[in-house]
Amino acid sequence: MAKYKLDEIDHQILDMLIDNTRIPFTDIAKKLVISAGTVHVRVKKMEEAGIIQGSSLTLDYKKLGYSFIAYVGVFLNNTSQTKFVLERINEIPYVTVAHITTGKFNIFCKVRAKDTAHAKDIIFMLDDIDGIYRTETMISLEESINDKKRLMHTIFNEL
Amino acid sequence: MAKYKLDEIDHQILDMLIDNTRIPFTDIAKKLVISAGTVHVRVKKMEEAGIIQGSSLTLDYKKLGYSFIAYVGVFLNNTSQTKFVLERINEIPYVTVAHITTGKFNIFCKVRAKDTAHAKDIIFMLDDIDGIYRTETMISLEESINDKKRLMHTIFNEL
DNA sequence: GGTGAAACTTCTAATAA
DNA sequence: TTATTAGAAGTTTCACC
Repeated sequence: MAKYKLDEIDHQILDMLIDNTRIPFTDIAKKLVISAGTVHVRVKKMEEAGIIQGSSLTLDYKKLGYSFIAYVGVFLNNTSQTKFVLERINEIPYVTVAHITTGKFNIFCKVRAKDTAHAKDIIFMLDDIDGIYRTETMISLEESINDKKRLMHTIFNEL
Repeated sequence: MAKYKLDEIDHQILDMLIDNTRIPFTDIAKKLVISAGTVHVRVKKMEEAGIIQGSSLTLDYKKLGYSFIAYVGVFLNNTSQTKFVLERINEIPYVTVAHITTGKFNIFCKVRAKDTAHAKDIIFMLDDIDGIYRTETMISLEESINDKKRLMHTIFNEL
């Protein structure tokens, strides 16, 4: 990957788009005192460079009937099975995140489910995967912080 | 909050917006064989109902210089300090997610940092918070799965 | 690189069905 | 609730800095 250096204007464009991806480029242009065409070109470049990977809605999972979150630590029989196990885990759409980790666990997952009964089913699915020796579940009682935008603003102000 | 029931069309609108929030409403309208005005009205309603909480860019953190991810489990001296400790944690922008959990830990955090040196600073900040007795860090070697869109598509197809 | 204007497309609100 | 419509607004391209 070619090194791509963002400048102050790029940062400010990202900073505005992060809060609202549908903000008109003309609004961004006005605030930064540049033309809408420039905003357009820069956004396209950042997309091509892979800095902007895409956009997504933030939805209220609770209102969609998915109010259960758990983190599941996975112990493997043998780390050589990591790739295979991750492929199996990837078949479960309720596992939204999985990391290979150091420390206590070999793999660490985030699970979203409708309720405890549904979560039980998902955890059993995980336990059933060949190569998984044991799992350990931490149930979220409350998601108190969830704010990647704050981090992005911090990153952009570091300049 | 008033109960808000999404129908098939709402689901399909969300399903398309999740993949690309800047897709023109006219494109959505064409695919669903409804008018763009209808799409507009429905999106606005879902925003007002709080189902759509906002939109955000998916950025490549590595390219922004933040390639380090860790999960940190927090042990409190006493659960009565939970609220106070979360307020302190919330002051650290590098902690992007925090949950109150059952199981091993009292609080569970996700940390994003530039590198191991930066992560050390952040973890020391956590350890320094009054009421935190001890922390346990799991370093991510690789984020193998990160796909909430897949879950959303699954939810919308459950209808 | 950036601009500004033109051509094109989309949005949005009001009205009508 | 949905469709139509028309003026307002946004996007994108391109010739020219």
